[in-house]
Amino acid sequence: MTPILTTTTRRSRRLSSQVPVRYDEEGWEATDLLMYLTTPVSEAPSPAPSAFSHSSTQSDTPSPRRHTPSHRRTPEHVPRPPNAFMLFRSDYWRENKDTIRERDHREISRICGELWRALPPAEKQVYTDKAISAKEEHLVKYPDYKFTPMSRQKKTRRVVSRDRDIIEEARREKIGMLMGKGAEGMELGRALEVEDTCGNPSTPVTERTPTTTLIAEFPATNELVCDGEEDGFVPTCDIPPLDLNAPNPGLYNHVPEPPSYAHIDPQFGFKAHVDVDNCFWFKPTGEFVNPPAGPPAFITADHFQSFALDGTYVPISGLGLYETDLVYDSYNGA
DNA sequence: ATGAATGAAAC
DNA sequence: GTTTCATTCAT
Repeated sequence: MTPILTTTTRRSRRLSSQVPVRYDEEGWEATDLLMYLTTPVSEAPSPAPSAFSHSSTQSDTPSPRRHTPSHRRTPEHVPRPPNAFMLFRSDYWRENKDTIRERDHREISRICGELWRALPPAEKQVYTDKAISAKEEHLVKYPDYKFTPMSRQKKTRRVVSRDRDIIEEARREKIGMLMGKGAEGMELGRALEVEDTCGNPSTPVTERTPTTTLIAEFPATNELVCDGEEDGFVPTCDIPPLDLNAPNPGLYNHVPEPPSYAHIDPQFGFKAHVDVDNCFWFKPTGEFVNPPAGPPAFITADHFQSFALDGTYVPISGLGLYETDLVYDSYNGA
């Protein structure tokens, strides 16, 4: 495969044996650093750590989320709760980054691995407990969360793959949320009926030229694939009806009357039937925008693209909510 | 197998 | 501009 040749030309510097410290319970950075002065050096078998008093936390906690991997950069992506080691590693970095010379995080990871294995059980337990707490809080905060890893293939599949994956992931998350809410309505059920998409064996997805129109591509992957072996992927035909009367989760809980339905067109992509009288969209700034007056009409992929370029959101029932993801973040930017 | 964090280095 | 790396652990 890829002749990766050891990229290991870079190398380590040295270990600074040190120890742990802390982390914000949610797994987010806590800004507290005490010390642990790490002598940048060597082989000191750092004995016992322990000093992490709790302070973590709230120093104002600015925005917690940072450095989101691009392939998971979706508006409502929920990260996994950190495990004990991750908490340990984060603390280690937090406490030592200013004093150690090592900058290569692969090496940092190696060091942490060693330290971790050498860590006294009692200290380990501290992190284990923190991880448990983080997990519990995570559960409270995201009751419907389900870890749904993406296959590597999907992540690296060429062509607009990345974007599609983001979209797909967002979709899965969204659906997961909706399902968790016990969807009921039927509008979306109808909306999502994909006629033959699920019976349609192979759709030449890759045939499409990477026009970069994400939106146009979106349905091709999400709706037409329908392959059962996709971990976490919920075939469209299996998606239960959406409760349109229930408050929409996340950003759109204030969407009034969910408009009409969405329709997946194998050839042209996403089409949504929008009742302009009951629909509106708003910009990231929060500014509301009234839709152009007129009778209910189809909004096609092209339109969505326009919206996207315009940086506007288009709430349209269940799929519309999902569709908004397309407009979000990196999409409208570049 | 993936992704939780991290950011330099490699594509 | 995006992915890989290196680690442990939970899913």
